[in-house]
Amino acid sequence: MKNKREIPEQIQNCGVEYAFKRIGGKYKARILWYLHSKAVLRYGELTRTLPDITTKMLTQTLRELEDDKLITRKMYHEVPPKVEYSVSETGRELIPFIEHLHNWGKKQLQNELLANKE
Amino acid sequence: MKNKREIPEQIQNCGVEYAFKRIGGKYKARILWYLHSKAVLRYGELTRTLPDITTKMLTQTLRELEDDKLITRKMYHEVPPKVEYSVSETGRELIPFIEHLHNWGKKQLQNELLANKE
DNA sequence: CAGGATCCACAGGGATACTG
DNA sequence: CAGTATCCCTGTGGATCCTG
Repeated sequence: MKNKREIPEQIQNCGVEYAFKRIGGKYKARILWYLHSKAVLRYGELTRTLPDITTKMLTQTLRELEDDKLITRKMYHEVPPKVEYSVSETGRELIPFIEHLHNWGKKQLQNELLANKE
Repeated sequence: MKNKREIPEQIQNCGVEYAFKRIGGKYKARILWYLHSKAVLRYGELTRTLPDITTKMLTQTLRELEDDKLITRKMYHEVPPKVEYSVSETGRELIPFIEHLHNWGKKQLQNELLANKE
């Protein structure tokens, strides 16, 4: 069957899948994390914080996060333009999760390094 | 430059990216979640718990989780074969956060449903 | 029962150039 | 400064059939 888009009951029971669709992908969690740690960041600052991201991906990711109400975009009508991004209230609820993920990841990295030393 | 594979300093500072490589993807978090809630599951039970997964993806995902030491695979040499999967100690450290994510996702789903009712 | 093996589609992401 | 616009490639995941 081609009705793969119609499995609402499954999604109903699985907030995990829903959540991952919103903060999954290569950059979303990192952006939320950086935004949170710095309180507010401009577009250019974000490109410098994530050196491996392209403007296309940064813009696209920011738009998706904004559409999902996880971040707030504040635009100043100046020349040159100025735009500030920050974590929204809803997005802030995810910070504890990302923080612990961050700590867990660092710990695993440490263990890997130690294992390679032997 | 083509040296995109060589950005270890970046990864060093970002446990988030590392963690997402391990539990990212379409099924990993869900499998960990289901395994945890049921304590232990057989291969066939997993296919029934995730009706939208194919054998290829289930096997592949289980292998990756096993290689990353997040789950344990216990094989019984019987006929017919019997294999049980469970969350490992390391993987168990991720459960509280997946749970958090799960609750957050469910809450968001509720809000969406309410918003659509109006 | 618990996979393995193929072949294939598509979306996510990358490189580069341009703009208000 | 903060993006758009294109073109392109790879990896993730899907469909289907086969096996110890």
